[in-house]
Amino acid sequence: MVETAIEMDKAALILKLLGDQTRLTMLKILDRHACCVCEFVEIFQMSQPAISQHLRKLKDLGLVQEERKGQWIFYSINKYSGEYSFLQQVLDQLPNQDLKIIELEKNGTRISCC
Amino acid sequence: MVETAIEMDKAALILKLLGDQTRLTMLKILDRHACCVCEFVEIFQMSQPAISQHLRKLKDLGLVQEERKGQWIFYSINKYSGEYSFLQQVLDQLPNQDLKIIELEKNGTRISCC
DNA sequence: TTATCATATAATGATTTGCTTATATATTCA
DNA sequence: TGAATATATAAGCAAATCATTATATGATAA
Repeated sequence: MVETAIEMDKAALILKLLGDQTRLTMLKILDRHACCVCEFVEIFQMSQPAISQHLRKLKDLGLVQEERKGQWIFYSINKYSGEYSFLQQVLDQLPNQDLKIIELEKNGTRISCC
Repeated sequence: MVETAIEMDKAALILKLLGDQTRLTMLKILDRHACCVCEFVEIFQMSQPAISQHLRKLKDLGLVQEERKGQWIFYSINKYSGEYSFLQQVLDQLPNQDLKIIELEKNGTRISCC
């Protein structure tokens, strides 16, 4: 089956979410590493509700998914989203953000789940 | 020379502009056809100042350029923008909008400049 | 020159956005 | 069970956004 192009309205909704530096960086990080809320709080030095609200928007559009592991909820890219390849084409053009994860590991604030 | 990745903050600024259905459609149209303001007014059924303001934002980021031809000002994609390839990767994923130009031609509202 | 057409800019207002603080819910651990 | 930790949700507010109407600017044509 041929992959159908994304609709303009759906594309605009997604791009609007990507048009925020916090969410854009979140997605670039999630593209390679599942993360929980408290890690993003550390990375962005932003309040926990602010982080949760950003993730909620990404989840509402189906771009990310969540999985609870104990007391933490890990977010990751939803590879089964109908717009995954659209998203991926954008993220692929952005600079790698692994350094932010490496810094968490140095700080000892990286949550390594079982 | 290796093409450097776009910076996150610049990417976010561009994506924010793309995250509006009017501007996103404008850019997809401009990707194949230079257009003037009055054509967009017809296409989007929106006031002339609203169209001008959208184009201003696109021009401020260097995504489009303008060229006066007589009383009209034609806008087109700025292929010499440093972010042209970034923009192009997004636009390439969107459905073709040529129908909007074809409808202008049917209406007789397409401006064919000399 | 004056009227007309195309466009830009300014001022305004309703809506949306992105944070904050306060509070609720869910899990873990002593 | 009760305290601590992680997260979500609600309410509120300042700033940004996107349209509108009014007006200014610039080009063309009578």
